[in-house]
Amino acid sequence: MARIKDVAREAGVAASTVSLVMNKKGYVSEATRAKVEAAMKKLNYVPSEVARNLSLNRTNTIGVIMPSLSHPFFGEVVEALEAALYEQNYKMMLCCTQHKENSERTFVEMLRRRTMDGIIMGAHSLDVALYDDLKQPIVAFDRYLNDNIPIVHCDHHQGGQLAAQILLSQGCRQVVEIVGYQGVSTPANEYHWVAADRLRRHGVQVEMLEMPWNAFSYRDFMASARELFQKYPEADGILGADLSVSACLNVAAEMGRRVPEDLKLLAYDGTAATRMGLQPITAIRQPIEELAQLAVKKIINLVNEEQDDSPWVLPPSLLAGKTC
Amino acid sequence: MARIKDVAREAGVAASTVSLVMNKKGYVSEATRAKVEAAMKKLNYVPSEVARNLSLNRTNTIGVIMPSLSHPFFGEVVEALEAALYEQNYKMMLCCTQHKENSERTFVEMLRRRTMDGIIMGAHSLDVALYDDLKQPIVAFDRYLNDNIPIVHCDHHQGGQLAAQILLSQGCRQVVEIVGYQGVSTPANEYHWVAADRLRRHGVQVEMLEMPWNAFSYRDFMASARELFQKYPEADGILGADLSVSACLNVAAEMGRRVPEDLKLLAYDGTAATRMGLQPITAIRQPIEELAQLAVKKIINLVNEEQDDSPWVLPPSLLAGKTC
DNA sequence: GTGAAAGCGCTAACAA
DNA sequence: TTGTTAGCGCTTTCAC
Repeated sequence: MARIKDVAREAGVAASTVSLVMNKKGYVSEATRAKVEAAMKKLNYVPSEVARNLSLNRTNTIGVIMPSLSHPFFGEVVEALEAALYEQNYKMMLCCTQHKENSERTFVEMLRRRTMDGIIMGAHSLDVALYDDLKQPIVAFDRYLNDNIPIVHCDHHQGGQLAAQILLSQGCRQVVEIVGYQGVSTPANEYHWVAADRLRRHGVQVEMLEMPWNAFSYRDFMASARELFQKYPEADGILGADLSVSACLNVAAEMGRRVPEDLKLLAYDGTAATRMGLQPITAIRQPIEELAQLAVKKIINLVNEEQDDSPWVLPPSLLAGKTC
Repeated sequence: MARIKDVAREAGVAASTVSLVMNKKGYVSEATRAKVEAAMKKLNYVPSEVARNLSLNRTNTIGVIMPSLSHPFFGEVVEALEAALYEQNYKMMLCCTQHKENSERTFVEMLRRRTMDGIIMGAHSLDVALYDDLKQPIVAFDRYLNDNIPIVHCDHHQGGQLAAQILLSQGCRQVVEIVGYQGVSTPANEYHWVAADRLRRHGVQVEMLEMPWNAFSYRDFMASARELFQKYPEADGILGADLSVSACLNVAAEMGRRVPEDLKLLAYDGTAATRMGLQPITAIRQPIEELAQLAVKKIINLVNEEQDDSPWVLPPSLLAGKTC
């Protein structure tokens, strides 16, 4: 495999000149440029990225930590992150923590080893202390890690307001909110509190149904949905994450409940999962692509130590459907 | 940031000794080991992976190319690949080609630049010539690239036999198979030909319904399902990829067709998408996790130039459901 | 415009 | 056991 030296020798110039040509830097005469390019072609030269990285102290790689990929929300997020990174000439290194003991720690360790220029952290950390004395750039994706790590996120307060407003305008009187396991707190939970508060102010009865710990399979969502209908048969409105609500839609059909006539279903997130059925689910949509682009922009600015006073928050929107 | 030299000076030894300690290689006396470890701790030393990579000419990184992540099949595959790589102390660099012009070329270029030790290629290549004179290790994931690139895949021949057998045993007389766009060929298509052949031998009428080019949204699947019921109202059996069949199940409900009484639905792949409804879809399941583990084992063996005569093919299995 | 030389931070052969 | 030395392959400063 040809190295820069070989190219230099072949072209009859110094290695540094080859470097200049490759990187289109400084001034190089047309004649030498041509010679160098010919030599590169002849030797089928491909520069070593690793050597370059060592020299520049930069890898152009960003690490992404997410719980899983099989959950549609994270799948869509990671896909969007990869696209945004590619756009900026960055590579993505991926770590999924959900089923892997210690993987988060290992991954952060790689960051310290300068394998990556920075990370975008979107998993619920099992060990927040990991991030405490970390010098490298981090951007959190809808997660609170500590006071020094900035968060890119959707405006969940507004999301909650919007949700309440919709359910109110649909005339709901008893709403059940399906919330994740409350042992871990995530910023996204806020929409639940905001919506509940606003609904209650308007005289709506609000109940919270908590999912068990580590329940992420559709089977679990179905179980919770059944529990919901059993515990709150009078409910006329349901608010929860996409898959929770999708399960409710299925169970409602099973029980002969008419949606949206007698029961309003409102999903939060608005991934493709809300589109996968005869009856698209009305949803508060997190702007996944835009959030991903923002996170990428932020992490790259952090890596480059560039000033960036633009906001870290993006508004949700309403995704039309037939369940509200 | 402390370097190996600093640690060496602090511990009063040579850099090479520090290296030996870090990598647990060769013989180092307990006393010096302790001194070195103390120095590392004191200086908060973290070795540079990049320098190590340059020295070893190895990155312990494998690139993965897939069309997308939002499609459940690929999401599950990539998640499993990442887990298997992690298990072997490898990192995963990801590239999604679906919506990105030229990204495949760029990614392969990174392989040539030795950013990664090898790649697992699971996207349908837009430019097979890219792989022709590539020296680096590649394993294809259910894709044919060229005669030199080995393929990890599910036994689709057996999958087709199994599918036919099930539909026959259910007494189907007119089966429609929903096939992907035929302008690009993928190994997975084989199950369609095999199943069709076997069904026809048994006197079953078989029709092929082709999806349009680049149709991957659920909306597209619904459209094809509607087309199917309109074109072949007499069909009593349907075979196709998970999402195609899921759409058929929805449309069947809409049209009042009884499944499985009057219409048998059989999905191929068996991702979580077949579980997301009241009526789980009977499926021929590709062993995604095992395939991922196999692909990882194969690529690592290739990287290490280790002999490996184990098979590249894994059998499908039957995933029980309520549509057949 | 171009080349010589030092440096990025680590590993490994060989000598001591 | 441990240290010396020479790489790994590129970038960059600074003479010329």
